[in-house]
This record gives sequence, C-alpha cells and structure tokens, in this order.
Amino acid sequence: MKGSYSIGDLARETGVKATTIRWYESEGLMPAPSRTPGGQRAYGRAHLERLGFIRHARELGFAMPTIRSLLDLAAEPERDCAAAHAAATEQMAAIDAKLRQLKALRAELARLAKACAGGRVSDCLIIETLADHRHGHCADKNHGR
Amino acid sequence: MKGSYSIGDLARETGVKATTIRWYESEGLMPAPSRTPGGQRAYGRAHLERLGFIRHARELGFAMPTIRSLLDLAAEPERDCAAAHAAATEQMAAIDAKLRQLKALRAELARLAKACAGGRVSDCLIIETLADHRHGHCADKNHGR
DNA sequence: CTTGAACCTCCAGCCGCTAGAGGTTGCATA
DNA sequence: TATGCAACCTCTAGCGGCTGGAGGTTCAAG
Repeated sequence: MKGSYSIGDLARETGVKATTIRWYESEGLMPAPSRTPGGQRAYGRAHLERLGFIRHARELGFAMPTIRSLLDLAAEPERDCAAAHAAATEQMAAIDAKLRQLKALRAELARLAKACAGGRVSDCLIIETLADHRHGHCADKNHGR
Repeated sequence: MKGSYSIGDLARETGVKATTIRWYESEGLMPAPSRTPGGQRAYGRAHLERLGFIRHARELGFAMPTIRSLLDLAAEPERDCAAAHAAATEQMAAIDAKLRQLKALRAELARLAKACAGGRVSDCLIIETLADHRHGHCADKNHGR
C-alpha cells in the first residue's frame, strides 16, 4: 500500500531484470523514477504498468522503435488505433517470412541428417554438401537477423 | 586459368561481401591469403572452396563456432562424421524450437489483429492487451536470439 | 599518363540486452 | 546501536555476425 517499488520489486513483478530496466531508462523507454534520499530508484504503479506493456510487446517480437510508438499511442486514447493494427500486421508478415525461411532450412537439414548415418567424413553427405561449390544460391540471404 | 582471385572475385563467386571476407579472415575462419606486391589479397581455389563451405553452413543457420568445427572435420576425411551429424541434428532442434515459438507468436498476433478493426485507441484490443498486467507469462522468453 | 574502380586499414555502429568491477544504501537481526 | 549482507548504484565492455564509412593506395583500361 506504500505505492513505491524498488527496481528489484519491479523486476520480480514483471520478470524483467533490473539491469534491463535501467537500460530501458537510459534508452528513454522507461521514464526516470524518483529516488530515495540515498539515490535508489523508487517506482510507482504507472511505471509497473508501463514496464508490463513493454514486456508484452517484446514477447510478441516488436522491435523497440515500434514499442516506442505503441507506447505513445497508448498514451492518447482518443487517437485512431490504425497504427497499432498496422504494427501488428507488419509484425505478422515479418514472422511469416521467418517461418517460411526456417521451414526451408529445417527441411534441408533433415535431408542432410537423414542421408548421413555415420561413417567416415569423406563419405559424409553433410560435409560433402557444404563443400560443394556447385550448390545453389537457393536459400534466403536475409536470415539470422 | 591464372589461379588467383582478388577479394572482389571471391565476393562475386560466392555472394559473400568483401568486407565480410576480410572479417572472416580477422576471425580466423578464412586463412590469410598471399598478397600482390601492392598488398592486395590474392586468393587461390582452396580459398574459394572454403568460403563456399562457410557460406553454405551459414545459410543453414549454423553458428560460427559450429562452422569452425565442421571446417576442421572436413579437413580430416578419415575421421568419423558423427560430429557433423550431431551438429545438423542440434541445429534442427534449435530451428524446431524457434518454429514453435514463432508459430505461437503468429497466432497471438493474428488474434489481436483480427480483434481490432480500427477505431479509437481506448477501444483497441491490441493496446489493451499489451497494457493488461494480468496478461500471462505465456510466451517463451528465449526468443529473438 | 590519367582516370576511376577496386582495394587497403582502422574504427564505430547495429540490436537488445548482459555481466562485471568497484562502491554505496537499506533493512533485519543481535 | 552496531553489524552484516543483500540489494542497490554507476560505468564500461562484450555478445554475434556482420556492415558502413573515412581516408588513403593500387591496379588496369584507354
């Protein structure tokens, strides 16, 4: 009922590490809270909620600039939520692209793993395939980031 | 037929950027090539093949330490390829995990996007869901990396 | 001989944190 | 009240896997 949380309290409540919370503050995602006389951060309920918002958005895979605009949006209830809808749709498209790419990788890996049942490296299809410079440029280049 | 490639030649042949090739060299993944009298890198066919190997492995999503060991393995044809098989299997498992996680995210995003058909922010399910601190800790925490 | 594209080195930055060093504060217990 | 120790503070550097730029040099074609 005291309405004040230490950074550790926030961390426990939201599952976001204290170091990460400080980092969010330094990046301007979280507002700087008031301090105790000794200089330790003292948060209020609003901070707790904002941090929860950020965490949920991160869990959905939103990038930080997107989260910034979602936070801005949430602060103005009168505005149209089209931007939020667009962000969700874009994020979905990005995930779809990644899913397609990962599925292709998985299939290729399964093929390789199946074709190599042990034995000497010189007979190993995995190594052979990797080493084959005639192997096509078939895979998506934009993965991994 | 001259058997010598500039870094740009290698880049064209493999689709790996010249800067990246230099970076591979600095990391020890590519051996330092000989140089022209003027100091420019002069590669041979072995370099071309090694770079192709690295690229294929990257396309399959292998991490660089794994690629290092695969390269070592490829250099010793008498050894058993079990390690290569294990690497492929592990990589597959990692991809499976990521696929599961992305599918869950996608489903959640689809739900949100569908439930918000425009209108004011104060009625927007997307914003509302993000802001709801009672929202579960359901999503996998280890995504994004 | 003159262009200008390709090459060189070195350094900084991307994202989203994470960890560690080295020091200070806050709270519970004796 | 003293003490101990967990939690806090700031600052800095590092992760992976590159990428881009500044500022200068070399190479090959015309």
